[in-house]
Amino acid sequence: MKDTPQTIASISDYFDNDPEFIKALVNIVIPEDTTDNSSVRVNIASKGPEESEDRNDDDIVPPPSTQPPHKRRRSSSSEEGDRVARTLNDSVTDSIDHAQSKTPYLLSDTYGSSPFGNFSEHIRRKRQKLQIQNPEIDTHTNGLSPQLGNIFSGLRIYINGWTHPSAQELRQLIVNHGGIFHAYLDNKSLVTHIVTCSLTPVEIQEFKHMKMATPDWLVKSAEAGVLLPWSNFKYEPNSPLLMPAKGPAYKAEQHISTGGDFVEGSSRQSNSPDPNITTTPPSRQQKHVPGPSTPPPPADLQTKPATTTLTRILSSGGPSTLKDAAFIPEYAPDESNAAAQRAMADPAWRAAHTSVAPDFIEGFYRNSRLHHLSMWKAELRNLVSEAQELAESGNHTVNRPPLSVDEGNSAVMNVVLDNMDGKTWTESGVDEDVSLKGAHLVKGKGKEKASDNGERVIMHCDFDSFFVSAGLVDRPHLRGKPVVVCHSQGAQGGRSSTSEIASASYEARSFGIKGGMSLQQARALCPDIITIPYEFQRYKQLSLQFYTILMAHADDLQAVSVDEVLIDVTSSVRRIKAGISLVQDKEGSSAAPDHRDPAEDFAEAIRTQVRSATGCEVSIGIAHNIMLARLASRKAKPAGSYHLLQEDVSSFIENLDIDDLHGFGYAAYQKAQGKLGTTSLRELVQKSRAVLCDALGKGTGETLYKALRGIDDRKLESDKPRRSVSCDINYGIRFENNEQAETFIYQLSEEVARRLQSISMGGRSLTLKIMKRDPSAPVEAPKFMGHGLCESFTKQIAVIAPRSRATSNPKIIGDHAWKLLNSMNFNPKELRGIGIQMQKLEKADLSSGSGYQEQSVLDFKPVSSPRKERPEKVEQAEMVDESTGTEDPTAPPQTVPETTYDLPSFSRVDRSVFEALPDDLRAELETEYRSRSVTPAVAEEDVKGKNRARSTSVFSDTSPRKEKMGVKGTDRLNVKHITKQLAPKSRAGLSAKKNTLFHKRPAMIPSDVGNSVKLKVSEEDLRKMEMDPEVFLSLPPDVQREQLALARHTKNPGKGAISYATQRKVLKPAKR
DNA sequence: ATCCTCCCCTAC
DNA sequence: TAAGGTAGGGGAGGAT
Ligand SMILES: Nc1ccn([C@H]2C[C@H](O)[C@@H](COP(=O)(O)OP(=O)(O)OP(=O)(O)O)O2)c(=O)n1
Ligand SMILES: [Mg+2]
Repeated sequence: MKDTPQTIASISDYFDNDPEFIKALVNIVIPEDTTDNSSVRVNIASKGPEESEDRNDDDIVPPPSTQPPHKRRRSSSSEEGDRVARTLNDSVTDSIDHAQSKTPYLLSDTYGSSPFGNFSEHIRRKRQKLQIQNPEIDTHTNGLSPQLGNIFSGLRIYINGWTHPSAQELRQLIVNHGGIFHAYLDNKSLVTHIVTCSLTPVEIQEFKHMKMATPDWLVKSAEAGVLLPWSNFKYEPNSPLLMPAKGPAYKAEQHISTGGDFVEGSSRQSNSPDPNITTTPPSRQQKHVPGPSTPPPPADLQTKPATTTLTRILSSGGPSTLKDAAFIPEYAPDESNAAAQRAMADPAWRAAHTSVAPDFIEGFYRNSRLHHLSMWKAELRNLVSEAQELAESGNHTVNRPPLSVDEGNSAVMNVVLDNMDGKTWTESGVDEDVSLKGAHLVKGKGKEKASDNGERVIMHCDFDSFFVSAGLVDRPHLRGKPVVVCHSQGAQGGRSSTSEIASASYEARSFGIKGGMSLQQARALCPDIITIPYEFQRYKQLSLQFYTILMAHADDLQAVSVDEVLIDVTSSVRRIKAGISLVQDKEGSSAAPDHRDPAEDFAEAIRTQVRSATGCEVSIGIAHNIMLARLASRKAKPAGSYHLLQEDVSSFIENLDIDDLHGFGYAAYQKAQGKLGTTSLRELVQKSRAVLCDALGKGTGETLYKALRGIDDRKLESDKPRRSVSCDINYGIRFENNEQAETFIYQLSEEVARRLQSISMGGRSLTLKIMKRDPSAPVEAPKFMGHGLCESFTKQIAVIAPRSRATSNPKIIGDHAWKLLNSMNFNPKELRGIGIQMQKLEKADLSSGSGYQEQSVLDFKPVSSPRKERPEKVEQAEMVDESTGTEDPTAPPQTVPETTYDLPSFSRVDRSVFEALPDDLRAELETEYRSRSVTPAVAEEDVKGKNRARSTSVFSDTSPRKEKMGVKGTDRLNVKHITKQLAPKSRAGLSAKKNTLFHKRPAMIPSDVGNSVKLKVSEEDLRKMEMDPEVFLSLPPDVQREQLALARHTKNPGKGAISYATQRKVLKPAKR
């Protein structure tokens, strides 16, 4: 481990190598203090809406130019194609058939420019609707008058943007009447007409020499049974250009959906269903602001530059600007990757590098950035949730008391946490006082606290070009240069590399390079671009340090991603403010001129702290709600902080487009353009709530309506229960026969099972997601080993497990998944993506005894399965179970009696801390441990089963854990309980107090991040905490001063130091 | 009305 | 040569 890139996925590796790493201590600190502070917020799971994530890049506003250019969104470029999706669903029932539904939509994938997101157009219609409608169409049109059929013969039509009859519907119409539907406008010369409801000025320019008509032309012609002159339905740009550019830069892709038929029952598919397809226009780009342009060819300049979309590019000839260059597709969507064709021609290569390879899944996940991102997010959520509960429990419970105050000591107990990845860190909960109040309330979702009185202060903290920044920590000589992170290094791939860029430095962005772009595109923009490899381990490590710092300062915290966090610092800011005024009063220095913004000062202090701990820049957006904080962080980037004040909200929002709002992407942009005629927030504000809801849907319309006015009532969400677990691989899937597909399905099922087991859950419903090469797409996609343009299908089935219980049994999952795939009758050579999702999760049950696993079995006839033997199939009804792998009792199911709580294994508990606990509490725990050991668990540590949890956690976490531990559930540690029980006391015991400031949030301190270190972790962790002073010393003098000043302001030590609990630590390690 | 199912969409 | 994963909000329409 150690550094090498480790896979999150391979836990097994981890264990094999360093089991020890896994552990970490958690320190729960409880400060005492009293005070007021407020509340604590508890959140419970709520369900509220929300969540969210954030968007990425770009910043919106432009700061001045001094900096590097801003980013802009990616433009699209183009490159490839997409997929059509069709879903089939099975309903519950058991076996066999089900209905499937399909949906057709097609998406294009582009991988190139696409940014991170997806692209696709959206036209969504519900599948049912489609089913109904399409059939009607077919029937009427085709059916009734089959002959009609060819009225569109000879026409090659491209559907641009959002249209009223959806693109899928139009596609169906076109196809049914003999026309050719073009998903892409990659070759303008091939398209005879463009059908659209709205065009941006740029598009109007681009298409001005083409025949542009409205959807009515097709609809009316179909109804009439004859091709009406398109000129009677000529598209007239009605509203003037409201919109500037078109869109954001989503990739160029579009989706199309087809609708149509769906198959029912088992699918029919084999014949090709008809797809309908719709496409979306590619292009969008973002606008962005102006930013100053930057040096090189600035990528963008104007606010809304023209959009170049793929279409534009293509249509126009060459790119005239660099920017345009960025949009240039590397290859047409329908082009095939020559290198891939060559590689695939070699049987040996295929056997070693595609989905057929035995270790393909592991290798893929080990190197997939998106997989890591997803896993990290899940782990961070768990971590935050645990820390929060811990803190809260501490608070609540007790109520008060006393104690102390004064100094803060802390430390109390340490619980070991383990981490999956081997890193460890500690968490220290701090708490504070009074919190309680919050406590009682508890209930709810928590955190309502601050809201009561007054406005909240929300900060959105995000690392600047995270992967690049992390990589530059050890490559200082590359700072200031155009650098990107991608798999292809050096001269690999030459100028034709399709390797995707995960993150680009701001210098690289000045060339128009953006995340999601292929390396070859980037090289076209900047031949001297420097590439650096992924360092997943480091990202995780830096993230933990980042989270640890933020946890120490926040009243509440929501994990957004590995490099992004939302924190509520209302009480901290309030304290700072109060502290400052207090000091001033005393000193009479009221004169203090500076009306500094406490929130911004606080943000800068946090930035400084993160910088010193990680060596990377974090930007912070501050506002009174989540949405605005996100917008503010965009303006803050790079390396800055920005407080968006209420009075500036209106003018700030006015200059943005709809897709600048978090949660509003390509589809929303297209709908706004098509239905509302504009994407400008300045114009959308004028729209009534009803109009917005009509165009975007009730909830979304409402959200937008409020967002336009700067309103966002969402609370930070720090713990929501998981509702599904899935594994998807849509890369490198290339089978030659059913046996290979079956083998893969079972391997993927094992992965899903591991993930379920790692969280002690089982699922009662399974959905198989399949991507199949679109008939019009080349066998080898434009992107090397990519899925290319595909049709996608989903089919769901109720899982039949032994006791009709939720299952995490790999065999049962595999049997069901294989059964579903089999029912689709696809040619295995056409498969390009496979995904298995488990829903209706339930805590795994232990069912009785031990071991057992449920075995499953369905009867369908599987093809022979290569893999292990599969159980025979029994009937469906209930299956019997038996142990699965005989050989490896692998994962025993986790089982944890539900009645018990989860506690860390006793061996992981820091003894000294334990001893320090109040007698009563200690006795209680001892009793609990004693009873548990007797019963179920085996000794905690003994077992070793190594289960594997492949992709499980990276961060520590609780869950899975343990592999080492015996499998038993015992070891899972659930910090919560511990906390709850221990915390209260601990506080009393130890405590310190510090201030309280923030209560809750325990801070997690990564202890040696590095890695290795194993056991000692605990000691080291402790040591580390004490070493904080060193950190302080390492800070630049001015920073030291700043921190001291803040600490001083806040108050004196005795009481609380106020806010910077963490800082305090930093500053005064010994605090005392 | 309310909940459930089956998607799409978004984000990192 | 590259590693295009995933979970959850929300909408539409059917079931209850
Ligand atoms: N589609 C995506 C989106 C993100 N990431 C990774 C790389 C990024 O470095 C990291 C964080 O995503 P951000 O959107 O925050 O992007 P950056 O941190 O790189 O840039 P910024 O400065 O705009 O935050 O996640 C990725 O690999 N693929
Ligand atoms: Mg970032």
